[in-house]
Amino acid sequence: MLAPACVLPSVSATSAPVRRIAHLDMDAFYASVELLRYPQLQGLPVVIGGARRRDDDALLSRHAGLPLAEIPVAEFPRLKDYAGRGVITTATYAARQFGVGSAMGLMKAARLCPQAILLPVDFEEYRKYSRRFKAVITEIAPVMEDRGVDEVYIDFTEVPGGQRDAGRSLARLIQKSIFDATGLSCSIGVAPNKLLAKMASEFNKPKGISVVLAEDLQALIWPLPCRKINGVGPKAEEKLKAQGIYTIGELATRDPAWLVKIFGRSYGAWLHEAAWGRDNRPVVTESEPVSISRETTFERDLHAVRDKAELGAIFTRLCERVAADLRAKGYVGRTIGIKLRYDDFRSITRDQTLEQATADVRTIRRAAGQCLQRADLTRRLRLLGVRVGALARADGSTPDTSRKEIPRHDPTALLFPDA
DNA sequence: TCTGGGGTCCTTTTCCTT
DNA sequence: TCTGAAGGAAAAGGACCC
Repeated sequence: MLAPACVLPSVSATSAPVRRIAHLDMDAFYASVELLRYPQLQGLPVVIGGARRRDDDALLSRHAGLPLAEIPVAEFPRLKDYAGRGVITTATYAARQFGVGSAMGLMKAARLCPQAILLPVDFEEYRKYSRRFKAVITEIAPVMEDRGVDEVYIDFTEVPGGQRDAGRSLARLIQKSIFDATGLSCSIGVAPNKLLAKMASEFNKPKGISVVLAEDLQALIWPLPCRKINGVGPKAEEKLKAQGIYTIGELATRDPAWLVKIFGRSYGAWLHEAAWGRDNRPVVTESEPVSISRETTFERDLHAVRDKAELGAIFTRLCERVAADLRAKGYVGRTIGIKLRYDDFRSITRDQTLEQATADVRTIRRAAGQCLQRADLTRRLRLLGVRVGALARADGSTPDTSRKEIPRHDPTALLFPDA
């Protein structure tokens, strides 16, 4: 039963709608996509990662013709049989119980859980699902910011129904639509800005919907550790701890001038704003890449002189891949650079800016080769990378920044057919 | 015992020009 | 010719994120 508008003067036609920003995070994205393909692995410890690629997966060739869902569990490769470099990209909950998790070396993981099934990373497949769930979202709420393969921000503010139940209704609709279209679940946080929405989306995983209002700052945000702020990493966390600051609430009580002194003008001021839940960044629907790069870690450490031929072939291959990426995406770049990682894990970069932007393999290879000559090549190398920056559109065009059309009908009405 | 691959953004250093 | 300040661009490194 709706109250007449005349007794609700604050909701007049002239008052701006409350800013409602959603952060959507797919639940265990890579693992969930793999389980759609291999449902027989449900509940088993599965680890995704390693250097192997899908196309040389012996498992698939051996079972060519057999539906993937019918490949016997016993046939899947195990962590204990893996030899070589690499890290875990993600692990299922069943695998995490053994103490293995993202970013752990595979050799260490094999000791903790030798029987875990090891699947290679299949970015092509994840990107396919990524495009699908994002298409579902923009059908409903067009102002969406891409934040990588499994995450987006969505501006609910102007979407009809976006204000209903503080955004919960629209969040529920999006969740259901994504599940219906892909079989995948996600978590959504709705808040007055991106900073708080990102934190809110983690409150209720998986399949969660959380709303954080401006007045919830003290109760819901301040008790959290500073590390929960998107932008506070391990280094900043350590530095904060060293100052006796553990929670966001403790951070909020510190004098901004003091924070600036300790953390620098930009980062110190930002930390203070973040602790008070303030963030006015818009949801950005279009963006241009700044650089395109390719890098690879070798099977074994290589020496510039003793492994010259092998290194040269890898180097050329990297340049070719970067050039192909540039062409495929329609960009040229002026700044050519290389990245080296030595056997002691130290990394260095060298770069050089050309007169003319290019996407030509030979030009890239020549400039990158000159960069290489400026680096110390007496140590053994574990990684080599090639990068092209200062990008411009190859055809000289400027990006389309036209505003997204907001639908006029209320999509949440689907959830409330009687409303 | 190890520690991937793509990115962005910021700070500091270096180099060049005036 | 040397010295120094100032400012900008390019180069290098590092933190952070997914």
